[in-house]
Amino acid sequence: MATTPDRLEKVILRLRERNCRITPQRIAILKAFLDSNEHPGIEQVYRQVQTRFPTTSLATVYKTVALLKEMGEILEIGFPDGQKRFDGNKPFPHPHIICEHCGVVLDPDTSQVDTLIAEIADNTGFKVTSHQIQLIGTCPSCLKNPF
Amino acid sequence: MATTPDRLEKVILRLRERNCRITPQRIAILKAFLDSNEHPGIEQVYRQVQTRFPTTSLATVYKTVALLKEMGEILEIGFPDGQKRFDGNKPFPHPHIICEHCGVVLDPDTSQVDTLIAEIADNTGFKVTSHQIQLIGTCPSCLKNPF
DNA sequence: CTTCGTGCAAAATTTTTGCACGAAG
DNA sequence: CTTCGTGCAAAAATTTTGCACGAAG
Repeated sequence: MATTPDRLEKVILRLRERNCRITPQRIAILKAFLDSNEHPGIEQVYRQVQTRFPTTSLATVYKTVALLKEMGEILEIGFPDGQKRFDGNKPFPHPHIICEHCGVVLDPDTSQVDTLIAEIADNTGFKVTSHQIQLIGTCPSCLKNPF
Repeated sequence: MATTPDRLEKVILRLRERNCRITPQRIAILKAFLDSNEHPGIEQVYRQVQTRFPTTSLATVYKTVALLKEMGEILEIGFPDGQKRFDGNKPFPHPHIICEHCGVVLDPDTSQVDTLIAEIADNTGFKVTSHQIQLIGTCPSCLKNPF
């Protein structure tokens, strides 16, 4: 599992506070996000949810994703190739590094993002509220086993 | 004009080297990219080109954009809200800062991108070949005149 | 019992493709 | 003259919407 069980409970609580109904579909979709470190896309979540609830419709996935995104419980990640994927485990801006060969996505640790933002804010006069940082390259494993 | 006239000539030369035909549509689409600092999207380029060549089709714009992208003469920028836009003036990875109120996009100067990449490469063992960095916030002008 | 969320189908977008004609070289 | 690129229309892919029924509370 990618998250503490806690996280699921907390989101359910927030749904309740909003007077949103707790349906099996919503739970399943939410779990699909929380249990995956693969930064899945809509289609991928849909297929995952369908294994347990075969009648779930794509429309419901879209609607639930919109809801969770609006609540800030999942973060949309625009991949450089145009794919739209989501991060349900760290739903706040953070850098990603993507292997262009095998597709793996990591959330690297770094102390430099704040420095970068501070410098750009300083140079432009912008107040920066959010960001999106994607690095593309080759992962260590693909470096060792070239295709 | 956003670029030196030079740039247009150079791209045309590269098209020729590839044995691609130099058509008025291609020139018009290319100019639309080179003459704009607004990081336009497909639809915006289409509308721009249509003012001079009303019969130009959207399919041609898509095809030409694919060609120029493949040649590395324009760079696709995935905006955080999912928009796909392009930069024809600096077709290499560089950071953008976007005002979420008025939509203005700047290419800020910074010396910190290399530092950030170096640290992440170091921490993950990836070889980094490209990147995409978008900062979102409020521009100085919108800070002064809140909506 | 009273909404709200779902599933379905239709619609609206967005992007891609096939093909015949006209243009570039 | 010989491709190649264009425009058109159709197709495919993606996302949104309207609505009636069933489920949550």
